[in-house]
Amino acid sequence: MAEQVETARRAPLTRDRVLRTAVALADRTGIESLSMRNLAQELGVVPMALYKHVANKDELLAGMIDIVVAEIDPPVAGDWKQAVRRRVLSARRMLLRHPWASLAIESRTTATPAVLAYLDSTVGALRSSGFSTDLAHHVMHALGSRVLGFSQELFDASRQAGRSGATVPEAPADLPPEAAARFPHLAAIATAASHDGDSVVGPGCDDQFEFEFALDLLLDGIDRLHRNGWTSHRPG
Amino acid sequence: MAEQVETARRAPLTRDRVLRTAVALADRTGIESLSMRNLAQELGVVPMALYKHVANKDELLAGMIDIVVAEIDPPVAGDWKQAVRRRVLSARRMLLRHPWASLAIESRTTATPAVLAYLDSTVGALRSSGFSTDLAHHVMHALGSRVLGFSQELFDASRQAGRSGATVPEAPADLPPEAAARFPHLAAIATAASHDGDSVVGPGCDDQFEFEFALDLLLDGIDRLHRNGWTSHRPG
DNA sequence: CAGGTTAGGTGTACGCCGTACACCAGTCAA
DNA sequence: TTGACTGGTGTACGGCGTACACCTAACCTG
Repeated sequence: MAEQVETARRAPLTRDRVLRTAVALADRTGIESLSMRNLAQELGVVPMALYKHVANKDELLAGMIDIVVAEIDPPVAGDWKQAVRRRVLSARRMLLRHPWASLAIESRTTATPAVLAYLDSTVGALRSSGFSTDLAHHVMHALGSRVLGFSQELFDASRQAGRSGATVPEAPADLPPEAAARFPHLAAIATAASHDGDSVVGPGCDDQFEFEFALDLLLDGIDRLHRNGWTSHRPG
Repeated sequence: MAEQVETARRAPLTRDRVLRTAVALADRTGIESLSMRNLAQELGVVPMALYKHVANKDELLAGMIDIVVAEIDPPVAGDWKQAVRRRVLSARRMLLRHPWASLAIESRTTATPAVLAYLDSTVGALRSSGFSTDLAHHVMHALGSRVLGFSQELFDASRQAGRSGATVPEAPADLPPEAAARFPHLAAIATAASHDGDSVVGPGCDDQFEFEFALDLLLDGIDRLHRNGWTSHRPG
């Protein structure tokens, strides 16, 4: 009867509940410590029970990706530049909420349906602004990882792969002293205060600023190509 | 005595031999099937023998990364743009030789010394062309993954994570039919021949072209900023 | 040459992992 | 009533990384 109580108490297992619990668990404890056994325990169930709802761990991961990619805001109507910009920034916010997602998406061998849908509607925004399929094609490549909001923060503490959610956003992210000596240019760049003339870049590295800087650099370049009626002209 | 022969036949184990064999094995069979046991067998040795030369698997991976990153051509003197361009393209060639490397580098929580050295000398090339540390900082972020030669080929057959070396470069990389119906924009973009006016983009997707397109887009934008004496001006 | 130290390869074992397979308790249609 | 179907269980297997104790051969020192 104790078993009956337990069984009655817990919500019934569904594919959706499995996936959402997996996302929450990965958010909390990192992707590398997400195991089928772990997830089963979180759900108060025996590991093999999960296999009645997902085929295997790879499909679990695909399902998790679909869930978080679906969190990205739908495209807005109007100016393609604004639309793409908002979209990419929304994707970025999603990735900050789910730090494991970028690596999970990157390491997949095949894109999931939700990822394809996201890419497709982004292309749609370009096309409806008069981009040729040709240019749109190249633009998607050019946006590259950024199209999904990655920022590839190379020496950023917050990138500690899949560490638990709360990161200290103002951490100066300095190099260790001996590395600073060996890599002076990096050290200069990583150093908090910029001593360059009238620069007003504050201490530390503002990820958001970096991200938008890079994004606008790309968008401006793309806009210029678009306005000039750019078309590809390969030697071959 | 048979053992003696065996022992005599095989070269002595060294850290370098372990790392290089690991790189070769990963090149051949993919990173996901590279295990300590596997590698040990390849070296004709018992798994635990490896631990006399590397502390653990993570350090093994770090060592492998250092080896392949060291294959990137050193920076050339002169024009920063040429220097960065050559460097990044050299990095890309390295990554094509070692398909597992991009993911391995990305998934690391801390950069390896060789990666830091690579980044540092790239920054050096910018600084010696008169870039402010401020602008150089942002440029490194903007180059983002591209600074290491990634191209993030989202629906490219060759990205089959860590599959064995020989990829068919001319594979059209089409979407499966039912996906093409659901994602028309993607389908249009992925479709071999571009029907856009005077576009001469041939069949399929030329990765190299895409990569250089994106790279030049960034470089041109950066050059414009540099020539205009750009400096950051954040609201905060 | 004797004896001790040490570097490097070995063997065993532990605790994780994903998951195949047989089982079993309900539920529900015929 | 019965028989199939759905979904949770229990056991077990082979693989993984690696801790730990061991052995052996080379080498230094007296």
